[in-house]
Amino acid sequence: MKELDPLLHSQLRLAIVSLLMNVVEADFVYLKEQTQATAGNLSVQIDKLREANYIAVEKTFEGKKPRTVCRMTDTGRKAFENYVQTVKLYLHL
Amino acid sequence: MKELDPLLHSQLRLAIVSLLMNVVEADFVYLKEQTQATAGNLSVQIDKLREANYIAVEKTFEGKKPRTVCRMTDTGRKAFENYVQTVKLYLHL
DNA sequence: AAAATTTGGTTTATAAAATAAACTTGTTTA
DNA sequence: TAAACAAGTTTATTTTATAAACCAAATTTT
Repeated sequence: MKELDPLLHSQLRLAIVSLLMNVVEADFVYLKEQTQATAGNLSVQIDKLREANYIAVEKTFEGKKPRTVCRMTDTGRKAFENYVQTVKLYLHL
Repeated sequence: MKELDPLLHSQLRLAIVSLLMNVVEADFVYLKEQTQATAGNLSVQIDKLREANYIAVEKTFEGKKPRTVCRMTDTGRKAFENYVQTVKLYLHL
């Protein structure tokens, strides 16, 4: 049985990537609202995805407020597609 | 975002259930071969699924050898179907 | 205007999970 | 009859996920 990419096979990281696959980019606050994760957990999981180069993270300022913007990389997109194909085998789809 | 049943959202437990959904029953040795898991890990994960009543486990003897046979319960089947529906949302399927 | 609160995070500590190593019990086999 | 094997289980270790505590800057309250 093909293994499920452990980086994506995690509740929260999969949610993050699932959301990012829908849009060009999304910021920390949006991801936090959508996933209902705590800020700490979200911060950690974003960082893991960034370390693996699955997502790109840009820290900017919106006026005076910091803004952390995330978007999928090509590597991340491929990894997600691969994950989808693999999990479909597990689910008999 | 709907949460992914943590009991099923685990590489090995999902593999076990995925295999069991294909067949009437399967024994420990077969599951071990198919999943390539270590016996210890498999034993632990089978037990978690049994505790949740997702699978039924029967320990018999085949001649002189012990044989541990697993099969899905109705509860387990429903949980799996529910998991499939949820994960499809994450995967945009 | 000082104090308290909020915003947008990060870092560190704790809890839970997955995995593997070691062990058990009975069975062949050399 | 001692060594190796089969089928597991139990326990220990590592990894992962999660939450709690913290921080800096801006905003609001008194």
